[in-house]
Amino acid sequence: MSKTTEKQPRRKKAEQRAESIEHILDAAEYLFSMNGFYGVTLRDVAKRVGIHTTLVHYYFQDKQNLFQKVFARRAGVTSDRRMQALDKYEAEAAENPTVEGALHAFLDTDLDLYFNGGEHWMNYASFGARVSNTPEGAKLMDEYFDPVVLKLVSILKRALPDYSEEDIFWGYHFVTGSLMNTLARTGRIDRLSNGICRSDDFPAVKKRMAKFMAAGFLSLKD
Amino acid sequence: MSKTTEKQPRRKKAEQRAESIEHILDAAEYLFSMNGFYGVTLRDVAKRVGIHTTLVHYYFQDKQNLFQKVFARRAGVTSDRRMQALDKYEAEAAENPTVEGALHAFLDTDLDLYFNGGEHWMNYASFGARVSNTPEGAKLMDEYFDPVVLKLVSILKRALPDYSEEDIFWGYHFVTGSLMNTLARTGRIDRLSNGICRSDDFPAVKKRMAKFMAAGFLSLKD
DNA sequence: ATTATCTATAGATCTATAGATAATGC
DNA sequence: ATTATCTATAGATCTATAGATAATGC
Repeated sequence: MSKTTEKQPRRKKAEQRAESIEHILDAAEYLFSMNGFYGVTLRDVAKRVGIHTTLVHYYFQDKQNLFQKVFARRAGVTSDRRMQALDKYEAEAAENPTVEGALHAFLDTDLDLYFNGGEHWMNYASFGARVSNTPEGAKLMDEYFDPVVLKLVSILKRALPDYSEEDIFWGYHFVTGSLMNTLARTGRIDRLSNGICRSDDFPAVKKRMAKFMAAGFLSLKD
Repeated sequence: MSKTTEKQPRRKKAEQRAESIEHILDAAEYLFSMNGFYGVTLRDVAKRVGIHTTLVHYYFQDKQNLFQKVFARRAGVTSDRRMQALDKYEAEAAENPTVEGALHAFLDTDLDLYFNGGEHWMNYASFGARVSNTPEGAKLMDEYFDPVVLKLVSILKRALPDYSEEDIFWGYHFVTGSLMNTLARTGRIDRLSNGICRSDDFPAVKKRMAKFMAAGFLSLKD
């Protein structure tokens, strides 16, 4: 019943739809990462895609929803990946989890995802870092990332059985600050170091971060 | 020649001017810290002060200039204070500066300034953290804070003579990320820790941060 | 006489919607 | 017949300026 020889079957509607949606999300992701929610207009987004502004409304209703969808598109992926890495580490470490091991699972997994994921994932990293730095955005972080963070915290507690919860949470606060500063890629460290370090050199960060932070945790012992 | 008995001399013009300017800066500082440059209108600022929008233009010409003035008002103070603290530490430490000593001078001085400086200084802390997280804002950081940061780096180099510059700059990158995450006070750590930690508890951060980061630096030795 | 403050308004966006047209789907 | 895309436009801002009024300064 199906023609096996369809001549240049153009784009099917479903494909077309999916493609437009992805393009809009990509453009919005990039622009929001640079200028924040209020610094981007729907015209900017449409212009970057090369479509009319009204199409953005057609697919995303309003600006707030578009922003939320940009956040949500990749949030699940990074959350799931890190959760799996933590589960795997926990299984391997059995009775003897270490702070550094847990941090490698948590941090390296994420840095790899962005660095190996290409330009879009790098844009998302900046977008997420920018979001996390705002009062409203921090609530989005709660919603999507609490489980994986609390998982990390639970392993850290086992690795540091005599530590107070307060010490562990403040340690996490330091870790996430450094991570967000990395993901933001503002270019400041490049200029400050006169080119010795580059904001987009996630492998250089990966090489140092878990070790650095693990030592920090261990130093908090009274 | 001067009347010594002026009855209720009202506000002199100079005072009035200075007061209006301060009020506008305070309002803008708070609003920008919450919503960023594009998320604040000059009407919002004027409304918060209780004056007409045009007065904001009268004193600050345009929005960009207002933003820049908000940044500049307190940037010099924090930069100078930290520079003095580093100079003092360097003199005391003489031939034997330590990473932890330098970080205490750099970090504790700043945290004290914000925490003891009252609401406005706390607002500035959030404002600055938010600025630092954006590509444009990071350039403002260069302009105002490069000298004090490079001073810190120079002491760290002396404390870690066999370290590469790359290691030291990445270490600084981690430190400043954690500091900015603290200054931002997004409330995330409060919710995550279920109230055990509070975003505005700078003393709790001060108690841990220099020690934590110093241990991190020391761990980077090959 | 000078400076601070307000009124009125121009001109440029911005978000969002209603409704028309063009392309695919059955 | 349904879905994707564009045209036209309403209504609400926003920044910025010109010019009037009110208050201090000499």
